[in-house]
Amino acid sequence: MAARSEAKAFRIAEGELGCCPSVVEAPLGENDAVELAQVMAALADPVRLRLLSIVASSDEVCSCELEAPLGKSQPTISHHTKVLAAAGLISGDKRGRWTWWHANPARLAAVRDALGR
Amino acid sequence: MAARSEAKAFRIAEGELGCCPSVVEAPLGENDAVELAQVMAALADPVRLRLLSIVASSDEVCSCELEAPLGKSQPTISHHTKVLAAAGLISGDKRGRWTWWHANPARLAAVRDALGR
DNA sequence: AAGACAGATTGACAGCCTTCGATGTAACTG
DNA sequence: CAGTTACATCGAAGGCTGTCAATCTGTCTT
Repeated sequence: MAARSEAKAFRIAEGELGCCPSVVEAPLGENDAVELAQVMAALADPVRLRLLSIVASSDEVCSCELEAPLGKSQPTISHHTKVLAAAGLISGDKRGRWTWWHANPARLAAVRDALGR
Repeated sequence: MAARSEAKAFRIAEGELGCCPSVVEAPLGENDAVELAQVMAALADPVRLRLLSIVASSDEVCSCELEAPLGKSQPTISHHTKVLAAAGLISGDKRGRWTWWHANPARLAAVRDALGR
């Protein structure tokens, strides 16, 4: 099940959102819609949006620096970073005891492009 | 409850997503995050994404023209149009027996801007 | 090696969301 | 007026999601 979960995460993160006409140009195919919806779902939570904005605003943020500003428990933060990473929006760099997170601007740009021009 | 639902829908649709720094510029405030997440949630479903793309691709679409291409029942289509309308992404024009839907490009642009430049 | 520490995982619970059948409500048609 | 049509609403079922306490894994320090 861990394998399937990771495989799914891989697929989401590797999907090329920019490969297709944007939402406003032509009716979306079913597969493209599912893929885009998965990334949108990652962005459809207030805690994750704030987490992403914190990470995107600085170069690198470690998980321990997220707990306080977001007001959530450590397992919850871990869960959300995992979801955002699975969507390809952030990436984690494990150095020693800490995991350093940084944003993936290209991915966010791909979402924007998929949404309209 | 209908009143509250409509009040909420109004608030979502009227929220000015473009009023604040984008996600990548500065940490998002809690209220802004909740508001943006609500719009994202409307976009986080494959059926709604396809529905939006169909509506956005043509000038006007009536509800009865959505059932077939989306492969969903009439109550389901009605539910999804309601969600997208509450998020301000589409608007419905009731003429006679038909409801004609059209996209709201400005709202989609606001989402794009909130997501990054 | 022992203890402390960062963070991932598990399990459980509550709430929400998608979906559809059944029903309600207008509006047009004959 | 009776019937039909387009759409909204209700209620229920099933699945998914966010949250945290408890636990496990790996790393650093002493």
